[in-house]
Amino acid sequence: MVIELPKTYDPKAAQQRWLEFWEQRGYFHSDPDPQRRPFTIVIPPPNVTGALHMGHALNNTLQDVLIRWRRMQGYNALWIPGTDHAGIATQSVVERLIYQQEKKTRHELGREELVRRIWQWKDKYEARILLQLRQMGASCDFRRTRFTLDPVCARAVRETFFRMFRDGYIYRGKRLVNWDTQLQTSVADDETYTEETPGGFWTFKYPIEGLPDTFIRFSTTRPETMLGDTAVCVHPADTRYQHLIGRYAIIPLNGRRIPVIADALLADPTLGTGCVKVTPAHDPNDYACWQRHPHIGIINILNPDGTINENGGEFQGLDRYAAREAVIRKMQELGFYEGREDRMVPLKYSDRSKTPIEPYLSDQWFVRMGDREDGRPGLAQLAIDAVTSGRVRFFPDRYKEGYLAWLAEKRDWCISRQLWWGHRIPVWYVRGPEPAIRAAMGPDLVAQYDSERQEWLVCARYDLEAHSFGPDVTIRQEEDVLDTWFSSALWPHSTLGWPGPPLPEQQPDRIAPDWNQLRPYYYPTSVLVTSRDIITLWVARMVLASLYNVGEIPFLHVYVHPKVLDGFGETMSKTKGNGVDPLDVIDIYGVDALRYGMVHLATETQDSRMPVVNICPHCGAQVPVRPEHMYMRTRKVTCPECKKPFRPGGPWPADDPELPTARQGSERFEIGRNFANKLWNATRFLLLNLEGYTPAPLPPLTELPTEDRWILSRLATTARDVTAALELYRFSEVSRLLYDFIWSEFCDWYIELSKGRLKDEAGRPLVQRVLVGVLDGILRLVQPVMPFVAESLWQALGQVAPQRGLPLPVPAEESVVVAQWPQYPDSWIDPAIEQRFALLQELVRGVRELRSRYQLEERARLDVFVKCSEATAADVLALAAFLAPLAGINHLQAGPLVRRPPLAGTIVRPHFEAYVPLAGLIDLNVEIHRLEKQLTDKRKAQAAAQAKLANEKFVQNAPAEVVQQQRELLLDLEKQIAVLEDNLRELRAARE
RNA sequence: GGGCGGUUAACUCAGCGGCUAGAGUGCCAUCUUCACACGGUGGAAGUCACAGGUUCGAAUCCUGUACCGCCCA
Repeated sequence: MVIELPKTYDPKAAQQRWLEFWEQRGYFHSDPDPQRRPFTIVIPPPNVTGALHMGHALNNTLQDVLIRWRRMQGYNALWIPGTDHAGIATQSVVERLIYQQEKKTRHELGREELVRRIWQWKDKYEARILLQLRQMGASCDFRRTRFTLDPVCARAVRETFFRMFRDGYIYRGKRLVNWDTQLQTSVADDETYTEETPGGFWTFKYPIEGLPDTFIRFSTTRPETMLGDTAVCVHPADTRYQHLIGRYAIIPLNGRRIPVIADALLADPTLGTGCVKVTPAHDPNDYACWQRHPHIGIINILNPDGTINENGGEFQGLDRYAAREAVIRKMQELGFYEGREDRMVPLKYSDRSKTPIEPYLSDQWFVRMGDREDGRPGLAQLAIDAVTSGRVRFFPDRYKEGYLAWLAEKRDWCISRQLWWGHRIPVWYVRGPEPAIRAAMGPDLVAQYDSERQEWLVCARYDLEAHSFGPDVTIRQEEDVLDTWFSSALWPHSTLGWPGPPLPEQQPDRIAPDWNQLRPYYYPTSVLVTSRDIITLWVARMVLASLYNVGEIPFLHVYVHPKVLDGFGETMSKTKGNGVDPLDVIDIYGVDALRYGMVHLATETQDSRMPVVNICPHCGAQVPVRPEHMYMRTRKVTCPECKKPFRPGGPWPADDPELPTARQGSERFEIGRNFANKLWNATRFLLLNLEGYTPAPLPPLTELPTEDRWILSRLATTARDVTAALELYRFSEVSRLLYDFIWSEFCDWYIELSKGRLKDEAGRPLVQRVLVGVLDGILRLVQPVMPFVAESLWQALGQVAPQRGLPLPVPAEESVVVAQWPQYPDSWIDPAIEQRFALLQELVRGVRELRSRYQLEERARLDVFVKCSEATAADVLALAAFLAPLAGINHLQAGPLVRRPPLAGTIVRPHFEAYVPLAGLIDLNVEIHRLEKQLTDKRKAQAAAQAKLANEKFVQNAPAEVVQQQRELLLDLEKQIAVLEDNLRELRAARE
């Protein structure tokens, strides 16, 4: 049977066809099976904020490569997908949308309604993300999909909080937080950014109590904070202020007396006046100073909305910026104003609302990270030990340094967020008679008395109701929700149903995870694949949460992959308009190309650049993105090809009917597209030549022709190296190994050589078997990276050659997804054969070069004389019939006695010299020039080798084989030089 | 300020103590011959950022400098 494939691979058709095929057969589903070893990955859950971007494409492709590879190796591979509720990010996106559409704030909407709206948003984007994962070919077990806010995860969060509260790991305390006055929430450091902003630098003075006409001068960028000053601070060694330390200054605005203190960490005598005001409640450095000098006190002057509170006296109710002006005016009126200069101030902004952050003192909940004295483990130390002991390993190894350094600080983790979207903190503030509360306490309810506020803090495994404690008791639940990372920290075990038992699933196709059943089999998971910016925020917390909850590490390996940057080394973002959309890439280049591109750029370094092009919507030309196109700065670009205008890609708010918007791509995906097509066409060639294919065992190696032994050696080497690279997470190397073997060896040489053999009746069956067998191995090796093209070709090949394989043919598996990962006998790897074959390649390339150099007609057949050893001659002559078409050879002679014909083109290589008579065709000057250049190169190499060998220390110290290698090189070079000189003499003589 | 990474061909990157330093793209030339123009063949193209050091031998290891990027203060 002969089947003919189309001339070009169509990834879209493949995607449609095989996704369904795979899912129908349930290849991606995993249940515990004691017969097989597990291989487990939990996905870093993408935020439901928006669509997947290039970073996700990279992250998920790499996970899928590992999963598909291990599945083929016979592991029971489980990849758990899911999404993250991403507290503040999602809430602010939805809030902004509601405000745009309905001009309503969340306060107008109310908590319940806002949360309901966000759930709607989540449903939409979660579905979209899962669809995108499917389209990328991610072989997740979608029946085990989780969401960080679903009932299973919520129960895990509740249980963890309860236990930590009960065990004294969670406490409530005050802290200076980054306050977003618009969203009225604290935001984490990584949710802020700093920007140089035009501002002022004002200088004022405070009078000193008891010393008339003595003042202390200081400068500030935030004059309104004078209302909250509780001290003035100088350096202890600053001679200017020695006499003032211990005295009091008076704040003229409100008459408060504040001490002058000495603090070497806060005051810098070389800067400005050397004196600074101290506002502990509104500046992190001042806050730290207050902790060192608690007697100075701390005064909060802000309301949550950024207006001045009752501590601001007459300024109460003013917005912080209005208050700034008012304070300056009053100081001016009172005569304590000294001047102002314009200055660029580094100002912290909230990434969510884009408004300036205020440092703000508020009640927050914390997880205690430090060591304890009651015998219970310190959480940070648990996570440190897991890595230093080698139980959790990082790839590349260097990333553990940052992890350990961060944990070593053992800083308590602030887990409360003033949001409505998230896991509400399960603590109730309870007031009432103590016996009623004590009576309710038990294994599911613990209470602590807060004597300062005279109320009970009650944490329970179940929701409390107003009547839970009987009459006379009032209860109120904490308003705050938990940091998103708190639920993410549990992800590896919450997705598996911890702490059990199974909860009913709402969606019919979903499976309720049963912790008791899954834990012994899948936990700890095999590897976590992530990027370096969340090693501390997420990875470290998963480790400690798992050790605390489960008593075991969550994963054995952490593989950290690079980040994808644009062509200018900047991070991609929709706002900038320098991002490439994975769906566009799939559409333009195909899904295999996207995946290949991702694997290809996953090197060992930290970043990888991807130059972005706009694809002209009219003619498809690629127009590079330039910095001036970014941030919507350029509305219109004229295509250099078709001269029609278009709008460059980016964050355009709406379509423009006049001006179509370009999609964006990158040339870095062309390599994968071309590669998939090459593989497609190689298979296409095979299928056209399999008439009469019969499966049979391979004859013994020694009976095989050189080229067969060569390709088997290369195949075995490639399979071995690809496996080794995957084991070490060297993805880029995997892509390179596959590319080189398939394109440069199988296609360029083996297939070309096979063409002659296929026409030869006697040789045909064997070469068919080898071709099919090698292709079979190639498709297996390629499947993890490019599953769609691999499956397309696997199925096509299956129609013609259902029995195949090396060295013994066996029935092919029904899908390459579940085919066995290839492994070949080590005895196939044969450096001697590879060397012999390299020599033949050299010969062909040499003849081709001459042909090209003299611009000989393609069809012209050349006679070739090869002077070489007997053994080499045997190889050359054995393959002569098949080599001939590759180099366009007519007549070929080889052997030690071959003599150089006159006026020949010369090919000088190690182990042989070859001549092509070119009488009449040869341009003497060209050939002389060519040989002279070669001669120069050879002499240079000769001199280097001579110098090395003349160096006694080299001969003494270098390994024997290196010395020997140099000796052989030198001998060979001398021989080559002699030949070249000889030829040159002849050519020069002929010229004259 | 501390830490991590980068600097190799025009571009994107390999090479991690011993080849006459490689690949893909791009460029030049050539070929629409029966797998593939998303292709074949050949070619040009490099002071391996800079300065020291270790070593018989350095793109590779060490120290320092410069520039770029990220993380933490």
